[in-house]
Amino acid sequence: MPAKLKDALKKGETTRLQIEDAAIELFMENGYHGTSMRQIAEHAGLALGGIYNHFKSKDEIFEAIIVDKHPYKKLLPVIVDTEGETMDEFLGNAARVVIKELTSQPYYVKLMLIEIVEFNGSHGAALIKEIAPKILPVFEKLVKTKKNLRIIHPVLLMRSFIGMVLSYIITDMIIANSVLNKFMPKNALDAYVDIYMHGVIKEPV
Amino acid sequence: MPAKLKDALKKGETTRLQIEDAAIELFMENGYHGTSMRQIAEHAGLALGGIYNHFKSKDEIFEAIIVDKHPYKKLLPVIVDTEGETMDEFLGNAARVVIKELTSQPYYVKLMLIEIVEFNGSHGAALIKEIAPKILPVFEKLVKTKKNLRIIHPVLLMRSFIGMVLSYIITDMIIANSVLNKFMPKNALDAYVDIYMHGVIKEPV
DNA sequence: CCTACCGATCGGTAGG
DNA sequence: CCTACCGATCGGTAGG
Repeated sequence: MPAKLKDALKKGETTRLQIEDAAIELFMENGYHGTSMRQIAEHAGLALGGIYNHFKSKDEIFEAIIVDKHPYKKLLPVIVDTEGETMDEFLGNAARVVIKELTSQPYYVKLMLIEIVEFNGSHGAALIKEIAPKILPVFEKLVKTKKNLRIIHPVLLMRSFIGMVLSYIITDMIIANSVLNKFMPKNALDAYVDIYMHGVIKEPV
Repeated sequence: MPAKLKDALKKGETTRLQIEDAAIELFMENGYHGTSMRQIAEHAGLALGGIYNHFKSKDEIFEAIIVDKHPYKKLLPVIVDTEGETMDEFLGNAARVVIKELTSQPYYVKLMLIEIVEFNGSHGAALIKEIAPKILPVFEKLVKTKKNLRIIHPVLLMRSFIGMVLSYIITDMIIANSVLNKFMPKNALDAYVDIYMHGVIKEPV
């Protein structure tokens, strides 16, 4: 492959990623319908027409982001590598790692909420079909190897785990700029995980 | 007051509510920016210009809905009246009642998500300031009168309760139209509440 | 990849 | 409460 063509491909990829990143930033701020193609073009540093060399439509940008930027690729290895001698330690550490990651990079949770709010979850079904088979085994393994679990239904265990993470992040979004923030204890994350752990794990007797 | 004027006021109120209901339905389907004033007018059964006799702007419709339709007025009395001899029974029943109500009438949860997605929570702070003082006492009373609570921080207890309800409803929205729905046990609600209860309440010894 | 343009639709208003 | 209209902006495209 001649160097010229190679560079052109590279540049095309770079521009495509710049468009995606600009779109993420704007979608997070104003939602999907609240963001215009002209805004995306401006933030990505090119003219409106230039976007259409990389994406057929606005909707295609959103779909590409949903697929390309899904956090499970980043999170799954981290969860598997989570340390912890006992079951309690492992699950607790995994929960804290996931929450910290998604709190510091909340774009994907917001994109998921945009999906629900503005697309009625129309992309969601296909996404779950692709991702669930990769996450579910983690919880199936948990159920099999750990003896002190109160919840032994893998799908339910997965749902409750994801739900707990979402509930922390979403209530955090709601509270962040309100008076309640002052009254929230500093160790809210630990307390939150603690509630979940006691809910899922049998008390040592 | 003459009957004529009285009827006019009544009619004005009716139209206003028709506009609000039409807007809720459309906001739920397409979000705020995805809904046009013309769509709202059509669904409410009047001309575009007619809306502006009742609301100054599109934004004012959304604000009015957020305030007028808030479910805490409906939910708070129900929670207070919830039966249950033991602490466990009371909290469990309250959770089930709230979840069932919000699942059958999910418009407010969706409006809340629209708030987060499309307004960055700009109306949220004022709303919390108004509502928190009315909900928080319920949890403060719980902490004071019940001895077997593991979580004795009222704000945290409230956050975890609301978070648990939200997490059930949002994961339900996500799963509803996917393959996962088939693998979800029928008693998911009870199991969900059970996890929370064991997380919050001390085991009887 | 940009310039210049398309028809459609947007939120909102004047006047009656 | 409706009709008719405003300027602005929308997603997208043709042509180079």
